[in-house]
Amino acid sequence: MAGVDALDARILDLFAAEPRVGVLEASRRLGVARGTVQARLDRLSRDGVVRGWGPDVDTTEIGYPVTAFATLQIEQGSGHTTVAAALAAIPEVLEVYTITGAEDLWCRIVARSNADLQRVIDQVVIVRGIQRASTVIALAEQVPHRVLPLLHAATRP
Amino acid sequence: MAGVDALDARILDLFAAEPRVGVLEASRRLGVARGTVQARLDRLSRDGVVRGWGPDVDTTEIGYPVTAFATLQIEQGSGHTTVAAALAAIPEVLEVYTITGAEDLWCRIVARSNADLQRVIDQVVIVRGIQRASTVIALAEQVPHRVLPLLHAATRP
DNA sequence: TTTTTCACTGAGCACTCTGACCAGTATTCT
DNA sequence: AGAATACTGGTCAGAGTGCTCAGTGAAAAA
Repeated sequence: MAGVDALDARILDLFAAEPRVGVLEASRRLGVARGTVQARLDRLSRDGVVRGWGPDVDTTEIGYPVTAFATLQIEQGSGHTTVAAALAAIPEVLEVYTITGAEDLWCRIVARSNADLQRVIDQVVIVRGIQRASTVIALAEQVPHRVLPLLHAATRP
Repeated sequence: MAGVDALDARILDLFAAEPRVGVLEASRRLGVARGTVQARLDRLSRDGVVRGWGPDVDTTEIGYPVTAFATLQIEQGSGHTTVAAALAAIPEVLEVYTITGAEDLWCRIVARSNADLQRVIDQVVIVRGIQRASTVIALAEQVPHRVLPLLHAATRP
């Protein structure tokens, strides 16, 4: 596990808020040398703390305003991995985890509409090895996905 | 709702894979003029298709290897928004949605360990208005969060 | 305590990219 | 047919990047 300090957190805050700033401008704003920011960013990427800088695409804006969470039970004997691989082939499936509890898999899916959600769920349940699916629809995003507050909490003094 | 075409998808693919490429290099790789890439990126940001270019921070690497999903029931009369605001104050709560079904809220939480998860859950259930919490632990990330396959599917010809 | 190691600073360098233009052309919409 | 839009390929000055270096301070190892 790699540690992060307050400066790392401030650097990531800044780049999250204004991705276009550039290393030089960032160093000015943070009051440190350019090489420091550069070295920190390199280290954060190398250590895997930062997985990437990909664009955050809003699924609503590309025509998929409906989000739903599905929990799946799979047949004993069917491997989790096999089922998950089949789910990965469905583009509307954005995320899959194996979980504890009565259900085996959890996944996040999106759809063009509630009616379209039925089509997506059909695609999911048709996967070999899936026994039962239970779906709830996300009505409103109360707290959008975020990591930065945690990052500050993780900062060790 | 904004439309995206195949070129938009290819641009975002490229920037997701290699965030450091820059507009000029991207235009070379994609075989289009620089101004085109620039204009597309501007439009995607302006239309809200791309919410940001923030760093994807790996929670495991900053000391929070345990992910869990909690569904909450809240008391009748307690507003969803009030409860969600209180949850937002807990840094380990990464995401909150209101949902259909027997439960009212869904949230993603992380913790330093299974023992630490108890601490986080305690922080959650102590929130005024929460009646009951049900938690499952994510064992393995079968399909990591992704949007790009969907983006290609959303491309209209 | 002394030595070593490491991160940060501030500076300099050649090189490249950016953002902003422009006119000309192709495509689509009205 | 005319208008609006998007793309091309070009220029320009200014700014940022990647890289290197020597010097400083602080913390860890000897």
